[in-house]
Amino acid sequence: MGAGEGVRRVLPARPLDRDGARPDRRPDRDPRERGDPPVRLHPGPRLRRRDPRRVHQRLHDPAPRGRDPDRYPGGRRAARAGGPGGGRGGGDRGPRQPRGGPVTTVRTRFAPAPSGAIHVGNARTALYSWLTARHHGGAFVLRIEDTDASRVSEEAVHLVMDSLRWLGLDWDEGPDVGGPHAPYRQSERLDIYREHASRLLSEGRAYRCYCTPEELEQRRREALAAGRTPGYDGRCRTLTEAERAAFEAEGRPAALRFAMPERGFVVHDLLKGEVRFAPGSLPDFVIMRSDGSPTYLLAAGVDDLLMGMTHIIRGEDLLASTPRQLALMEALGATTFPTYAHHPLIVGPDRQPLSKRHGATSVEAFRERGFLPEAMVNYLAILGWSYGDRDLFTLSELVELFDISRVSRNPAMFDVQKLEWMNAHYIQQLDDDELAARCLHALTAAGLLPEPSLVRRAMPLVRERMKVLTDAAPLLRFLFTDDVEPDERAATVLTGAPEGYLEAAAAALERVEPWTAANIAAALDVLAQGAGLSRTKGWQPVRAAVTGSTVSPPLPESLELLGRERTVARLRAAVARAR
RNA sequence: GGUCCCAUCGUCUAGUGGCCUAGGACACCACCCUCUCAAGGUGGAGACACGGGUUCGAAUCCCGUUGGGACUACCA
Repeated sequence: MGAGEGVRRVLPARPLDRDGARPDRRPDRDPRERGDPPVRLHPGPRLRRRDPRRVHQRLHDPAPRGRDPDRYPGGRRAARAGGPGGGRGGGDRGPRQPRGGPVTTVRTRFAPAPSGAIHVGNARTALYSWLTARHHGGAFVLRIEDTDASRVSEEAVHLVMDSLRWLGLDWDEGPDVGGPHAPYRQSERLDIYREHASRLLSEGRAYRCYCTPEELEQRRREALAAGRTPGYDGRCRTLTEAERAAFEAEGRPAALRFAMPERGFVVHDLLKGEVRFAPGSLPDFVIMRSDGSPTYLLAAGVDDLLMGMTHIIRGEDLLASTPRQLALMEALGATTFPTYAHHPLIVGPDRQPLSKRHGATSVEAFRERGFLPEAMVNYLAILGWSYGDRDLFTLSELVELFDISRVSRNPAMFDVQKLEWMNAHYIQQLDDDELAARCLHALTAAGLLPEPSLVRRAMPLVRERMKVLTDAAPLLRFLFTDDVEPDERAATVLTGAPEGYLEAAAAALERVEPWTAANIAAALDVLAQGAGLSRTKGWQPVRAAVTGSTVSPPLPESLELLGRERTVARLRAAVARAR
């Protein structure tokens, strides 16, 4: 495993040189063909279990690849056997810097582009970042990536913050709370990006590109049609003074393009291991649009650097852009780089990455459907991360146990059924007061006028019948409205009841004293027996008449809550309706 | 097309060369319990994509095939 020791180092340092330029399909793939020491191509399990606190490696340092015998005392089995405290993967003897550098506290960020409500995939990314920060006692920052003004809205920013807060993910620095690197909204940092961009320009690390989007698109299509690689060909990189002057005279708007170094890059990813990018596979990219606004690549790169992020946890759709950011940071003078972890995306039932097409996938939508934040967080954590055979974790347990390097490398399918099961589990954990409080909104949203004390008393009847909070509404509807017109099934039950049965029921219940579930049950039994009916057959007509449904919480308890008067009234109303 | 990532029950996963006759959870099926619906209990069915190699031994390491996915924007 010697050569693999460098996996956590994020340096784009190691040039792939001529090897990487080989035209064959797997440049640089077979270490045996080269003079180099063998390179671990697939991260061994141990490699993925590093203590993420050891960050910020220097760029071109050959790196001491020595072993760290103390890193994983006993390996994971031993760590696990040690219980919660021992589950941290071993490296708990404090942050260590390879060369005695300053101790770096972990800093992670969540950087959404607020183009709408945050969806569960992003929420999971936020959770992983947050957990990584909290696990290591570091800082979590919220940064708003709104450099594309056309796509963001103020409302969306608040929606994002609301969802995060609801999930219980707080941030130490952000647009609302400020912090040492404020502002945290990229639209308010435009000067910073401009400044860095012009520095890159003056240092020759970036150049003006006069190609118009139309021309670019045209060439792209041609390249594709001809079977060539469609990336930018770098033509404006080598413009002569005369050509440049001509374009300027023409009044062509110029974008700023970053000049990628002519070499390969290797991204050391906590989940993927060493990911190599050969020279030539990384075209020059735009960092400033012709309108003077920064692109994501510039803004994110500059901010991650300036804000001192140590760990960048994000979806693997961004993996391919990482070498660009590394190159950019390097050009900006960075000597230390963040550690990256690119996790797989969440997919929908069709195996396609989860998106709006899959219906309501926003955190807000799940909240509205009556999911508990406890369940949401637990499920999201489990979706792609595991800790032995356990799958129930509270947020604080997650903080204790979470390890980003143990996140799965497979895309996970979002399984609402499991989420529902988990939600039901957390509903069971709540006491009646708490459950009632949380149900109120769902009841109101269903058009009912819930009376809080009655809701509270009804909780024991419905809690184990609910998967989501909104399940309470149909179950408890009969308590909060007198409009209990029987549905189709209930109507069938009512017409099937013996002649005079409901009148008898009304009369019998009227005499129950005191009005308790036990007494009600006894009366109902007498009633059914008198008519020669089983409990099942005998109670259903009463249920249908009183609740308007064939499904309800336990009948006697339901009637107790409803009260004698309303119960009897509904039975008589049903009789009247039948005539 | 090019670059990159990925591959264990239907789903999420455990697995780190012998503890594997592959474990758990959700879902599913059957039975029990039962006033409806649930919940609960008991039991059951269900997977290492394929082909080579390395090894005494492979789910595990290597190569390939196949199949998914990402990126390839003056979007993030």
